[in-house]
Amino acid sequence: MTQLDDVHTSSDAPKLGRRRDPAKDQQILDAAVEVLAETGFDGMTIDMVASRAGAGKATVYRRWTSKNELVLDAVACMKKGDLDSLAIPDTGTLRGDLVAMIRPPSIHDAERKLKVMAGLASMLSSAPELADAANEAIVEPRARINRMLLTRAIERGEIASDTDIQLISLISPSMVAYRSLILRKPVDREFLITIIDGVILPAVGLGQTAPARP
Amino acid sequence: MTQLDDVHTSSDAPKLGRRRDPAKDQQILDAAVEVLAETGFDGMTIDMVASRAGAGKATVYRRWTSKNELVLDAVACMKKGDLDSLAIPDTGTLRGDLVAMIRPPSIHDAERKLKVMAGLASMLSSAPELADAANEAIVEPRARINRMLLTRAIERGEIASDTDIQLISLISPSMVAYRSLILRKPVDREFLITIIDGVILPAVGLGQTAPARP
DNA sequence: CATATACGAAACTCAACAGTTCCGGATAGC
DNA sequence: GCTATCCGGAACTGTTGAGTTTCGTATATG
Repeated sequence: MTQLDDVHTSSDAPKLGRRRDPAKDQQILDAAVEVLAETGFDGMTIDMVASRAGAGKATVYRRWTSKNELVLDAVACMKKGDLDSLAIPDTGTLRGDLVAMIRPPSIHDAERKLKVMAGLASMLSSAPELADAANEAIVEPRARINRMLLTRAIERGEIASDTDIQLISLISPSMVAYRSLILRKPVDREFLITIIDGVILPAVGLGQTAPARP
Repeated sequence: MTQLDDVHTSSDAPKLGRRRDPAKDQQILDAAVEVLAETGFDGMTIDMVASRAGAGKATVYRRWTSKNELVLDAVACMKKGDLDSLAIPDTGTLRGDLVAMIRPPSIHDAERKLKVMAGLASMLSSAPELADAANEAIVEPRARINRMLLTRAIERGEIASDTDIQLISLISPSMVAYRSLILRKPVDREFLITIIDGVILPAVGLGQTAPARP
């Protein structure tokens, strides 16, 4: 947590007038994420964020000590409103689960996160805190779901118990990120299905059995 | 080509004195690539590049009109000194070829290119010229080799002729880039072998036959 | 040796941006 | 209504870096 409590603590406040609007915090963080995705860390200015949030620059600095702290909180805040809210499907087969994870909100969410990641890429090596926050908010949630689906497939005896879950769970994040960030091609349903059937399932030994399309 | 010819063309030159040193061009471009890999596009200053090349800022601007043009040429120049010089192995099997491509100069080259790519990532969406140059110099050479190895494997009947070469050739670049740029873990020989045996070979139908190690 | 040119270094201009301060207006508690 | 506090806006400071100019020096050509 990097937010300011301002100068006063609750103990010494005498009479009190207008209180700080907590909703504004979230508007500013959301605006920061937007700008971060559009322009990257270096292109982002506090004025952009403030005006997009309908706030003044001073209001931003009343709540965060620096641009770095704001970005850190903004990235961490992407963790919420996450895939956690979307229930993870259980269709009975690994392929069914993987395909069921392809949904418009999920895809859109992933694309925006990748844009933010691209905007932070050059800083990751020099700012470990930021790198950790980005990993926790952007990378890890998706990988965790994949690991869960694979573990479940092992438990139901669908795939071998010595499957390299760490490796397999990174196939789709890697190929999606590469296609989006570096090749700058759209990540659509067709591409994701191609990865599932052409790479992931063969890698876990489910390749030869061409599955029926749902 | 974005370099300057300076003001004069060869036709109107009268007497001529000291001539511009062509070797300096390359020193500046090399320095630019170094700084780009270390600090990214936004962190890179012309003074850094100049002093690392043992040159003055004015010398840089005598040869390139702007920072953008310099970076564009520096990225394009990475294409040379490339894998092209390394002969592409032909070991008789796809796995042998893929493993033979894992070599210190190749790995080191790839890591530096990925650092440059990370430093450019935030610009790619807003600077199409730069994105194209980066693709041509960093992404495409590696993918081209993979496509060649796969095509050869089809020709010798080792893998199916309807193999999705485009998709398979992107597996290792994607997973290497993700591991290096986003996870920031080392890309060592062990990891590359794991990708080959755990993902690529299964995807082309060579999974079950555990190959003898050379 | 004379001239034209390139060189590195340093001083310069100019614009953008991080961060601060001040202001008049709004609003919650008393 | 009084007061403490927050608000958005705008003016301000200080720094950084792109791009330019100047200058004393080095070196090819003739």
